Amino acid sequence: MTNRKVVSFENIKVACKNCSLSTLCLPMGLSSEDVERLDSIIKRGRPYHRGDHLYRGGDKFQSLRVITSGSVKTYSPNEDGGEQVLGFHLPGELIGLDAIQDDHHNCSAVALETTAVCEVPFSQLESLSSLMPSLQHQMYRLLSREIGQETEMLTLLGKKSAEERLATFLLSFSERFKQRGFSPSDFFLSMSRHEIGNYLGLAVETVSRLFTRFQDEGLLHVERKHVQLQDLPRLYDIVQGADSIKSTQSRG
Amino acid sequence: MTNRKVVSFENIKVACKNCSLSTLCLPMGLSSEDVERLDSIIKRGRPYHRGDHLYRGGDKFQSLRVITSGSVKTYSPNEDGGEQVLGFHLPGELIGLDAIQDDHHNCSAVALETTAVCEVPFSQLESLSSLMPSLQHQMYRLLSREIGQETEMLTLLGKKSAEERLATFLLSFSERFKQRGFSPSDFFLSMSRHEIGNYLGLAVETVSRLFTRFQDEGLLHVERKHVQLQDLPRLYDIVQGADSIKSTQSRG
DNA sequence: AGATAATCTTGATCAGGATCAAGTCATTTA
DNA sequence: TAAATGACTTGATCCTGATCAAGATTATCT
Repeated sequence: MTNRKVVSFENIKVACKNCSLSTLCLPMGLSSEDVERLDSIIKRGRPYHRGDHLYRGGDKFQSLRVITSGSVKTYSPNEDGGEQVLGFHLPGELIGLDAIQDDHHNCSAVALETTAVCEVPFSQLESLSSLMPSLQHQMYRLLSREIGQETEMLTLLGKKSAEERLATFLLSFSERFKQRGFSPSDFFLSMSRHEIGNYLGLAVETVSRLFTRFQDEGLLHVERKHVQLQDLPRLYDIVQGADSIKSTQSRG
Repeated sequence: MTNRKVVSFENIKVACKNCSLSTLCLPMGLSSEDVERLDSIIKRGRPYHRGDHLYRGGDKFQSLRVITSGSVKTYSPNEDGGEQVLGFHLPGELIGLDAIQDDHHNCSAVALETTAVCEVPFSQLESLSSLMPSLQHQMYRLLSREIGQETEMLTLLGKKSAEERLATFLLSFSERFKQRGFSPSDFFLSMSRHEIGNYLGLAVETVSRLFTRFQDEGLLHVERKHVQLQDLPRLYDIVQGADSIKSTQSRG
């Protein structure tokens, strides 16, 4: 070890270079010196508890946030008092990108369970990205990826049946858990049925009925928030708009 | 003529500094020197005709494009041969941002009428933005704004009634035409009813019926693609989820 | 111009999923 | 441990908007 850097901050537990999430997060593709420069602007606060807000719509935008553990729901309050759930975010994911445009948050973010985040002061990140082309490039990519993800969601909400929506939702978590080294077929969902429904543009009752139906059909086992996917291929078929459950196994 | 090379005047008639769209477009907020540097990398090709593709899903991503006249539809082909319309784009709007993430286009863009665009080679733009913090900032803002716009669309598709969707659609055009110095209440829509329906997650027939109903209710006059909005305040009421048409004027 | 093909409108019927209503199960609190 | 509260499930009914079908209008082509 040539570099013996003494760090004086008291609450730093994790540095980017040691963080298992670096391949999903901002440092992706950065050289190790660059990672250190990035690391130097990142703040790590104490964890949020279930229900705590990371920020609320209208707050001044200061920092992007990367979830490091736990999970977060983002939502925007709509006119009539209700809310639209915009996304569920897992470790390694960046939130707050939508706030860059006008320097304040347009939506709110709330912890769904005990959650830790890295805060990245945006003005510093911006300055740094001017000096580091690879960081700038990574920022462009991340912003663009966010657009692409929302585009997929538009297709989901515009065209897909309830069944396709829930299957897509479940497989999205399956893939994201897998990326993070967890089981792609056995996991806990940290959000309520109500929140799932809101996110997918469905009523709670529909979500509940679909879980039951998927279970009856042997696609999965579900008990409260614990989901075990038992037939990934058929779930993928459903996502692709293949025949509905009924016809898939008609007269076996 | 000092210049012996004969240049098609399509190619040279606009420079950023003279372009009326600069307040909507990339140069927004740039100093005049910076605008010139930006201008130097921008290519202006000959116009596209109705139905011509600017790019298709799968194409290698080279350039962002700014519409300078006409209009463009972006869409992504989905599994079953159909398409999902992602947006309609007017002069001053930037398309292709979703392609940055993995260097190729995920969706297609087609001219809805005779359309001119500026092409902005992305790798050059990226280099330039490293040298020009104000350009970098503008890029972040534009990307972020795109995310915010898609977020609004998610809310539209997730929660709104057919009536609210069409009213929102019409007012979006109203506002965008107004921004561009055109009438906010008298304009031509360049896309078909089918495309409107696809974009809004509605069947063609529903769109057609809504136009008829809106007209019957005195909200607008419509004849084919020519729309005249006659009661903007009530359209805004509808967007906000206020009472539907029927109850708004019950027992007038 | 006349023929043909799209596009759009209108009407009739259908169905997916919302809403309403009730009951069950889990978790928290006292 | 019981009561209270909130989350989830299940059933019955309703309604919005899809689909099917036909006709009208407009655009395209030779």
